Amino acid sequence: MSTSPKQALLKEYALVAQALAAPARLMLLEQLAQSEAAVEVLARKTGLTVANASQHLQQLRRAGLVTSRRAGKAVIYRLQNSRSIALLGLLSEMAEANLAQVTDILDGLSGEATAPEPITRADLAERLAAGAVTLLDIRPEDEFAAGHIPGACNMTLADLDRLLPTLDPKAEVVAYCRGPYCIYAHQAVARLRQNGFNARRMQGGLPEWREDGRGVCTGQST
Amino acid sequence: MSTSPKQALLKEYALVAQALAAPARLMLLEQLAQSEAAVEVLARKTGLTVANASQHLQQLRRAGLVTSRRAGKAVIYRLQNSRSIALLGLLSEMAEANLAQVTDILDGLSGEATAPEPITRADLAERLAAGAVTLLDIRPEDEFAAGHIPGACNMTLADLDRLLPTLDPKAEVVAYCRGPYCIYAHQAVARLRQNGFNARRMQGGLPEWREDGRGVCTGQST
DNA sequence: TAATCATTCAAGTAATTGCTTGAATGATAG
DNA sequence: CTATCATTCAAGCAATTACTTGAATGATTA
Repeated sequence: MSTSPKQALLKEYALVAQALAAPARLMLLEQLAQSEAAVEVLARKTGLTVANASQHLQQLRRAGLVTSRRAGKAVIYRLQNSRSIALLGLLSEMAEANLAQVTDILDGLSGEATAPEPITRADLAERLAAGAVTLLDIRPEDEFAAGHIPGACNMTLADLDRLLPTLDPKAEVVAYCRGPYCIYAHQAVARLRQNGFNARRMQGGLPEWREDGRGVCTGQST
Repeated sequence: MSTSPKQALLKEYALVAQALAAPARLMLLEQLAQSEAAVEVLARKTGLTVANASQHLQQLRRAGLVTSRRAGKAVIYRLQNSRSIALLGLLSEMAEANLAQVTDILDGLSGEATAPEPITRADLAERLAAGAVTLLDIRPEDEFAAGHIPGACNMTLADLDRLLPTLDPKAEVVAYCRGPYCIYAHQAVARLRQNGFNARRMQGGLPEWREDGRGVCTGQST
């Protein structure tokens, strides 16, 4: 054999890591974790050109992280398997635990000396069942419609600024968004806390909640 | 700010993935999962030149995956935190689940149509407690000495070929090695099965066993 | 203090990667 | 069949990466 099996294996494993090694592809994966989508949609959401997004998506497919199927004239990409979500999560955990730069950025977002601890999904589920929290889904409408936590209220950051005066200042508020790579919930919590609210972020985002096997509902906000 | 916090974060996460995206660095991490070591040792074990290994190790350090300290004239590198082991494991799981190439290589190693299922570490622990298995540690002597599963017998592939005739052919044999990137246990199991033994691989390797919180002992083989 | 050893640095190269642009392909609708 | 739309392909460029070589640094030992 021309190369040893060990080296061939390592090359394959490196290919998977390689696929995760570009910000553009991480954005695409984050988006795909919300729901499957066509190339053009993914390109628009991530701010990439269509040709560029297509090439990145093909690279993700070569690495086995996503699959695609044709639907009419569109090609729909989706995550190959849900372990990708765990992989993305672990990657961000490592970065947050080990890279000072990352904690700096996250603390900067919170607008406080140290960001408040996020609430675990298990805790949130309990408090939701008890009717004790107001839950905000800080994502675009279409992602909310594709799946959200039951009882969540869809609100973009712009909406939040508008609606802040109408919120009950005594309510306990929890916000979530796309997942560990998304900063919407961080930003929402920062605004809320600056306005005196008791607000926290949920750990992870909708994909992680779904992965836990917890209920998800679809459809527009009322 | 010149770049948005979101982009800055993604760049950091990509940096971690980037660190995993080269076969040479995966080898170094695999080695470091066995035990901390000096640059020269790591270079020798992985077949890299010292200068090259040093550069790869620095890249791993920049990504927060390893740390280093000076000990006399040597610099000792070690894994920054044990989550790296989970990350490496997840990477190989993804590759094995999604890349046909990988399953081909692994099946090729087994010498059978499909590789036999590995035994879980929990199952192994039970059978060990019952004294029902012969456990082989297929790694170099120094790695065995740095830590091994209690009751394991250290044996390189060369040793195995030599000692095959002396093994009890009715014994149930389990082999393990460095972890998911290491093929020694695969190869050992293939030889054993070709010789009529009832042999299986342990899932993962010593680092995973240690991560489970199971006992490990150090010292030379007797 | 000088010699030695392990590691790191610096410069050069060959190869790879990410992105852009414009053309080609594949599927549908008129 | 032709026009249209979404996606992919191909070529080209700038930037980055992996590896090599040889010199520089830092810590020990004679």
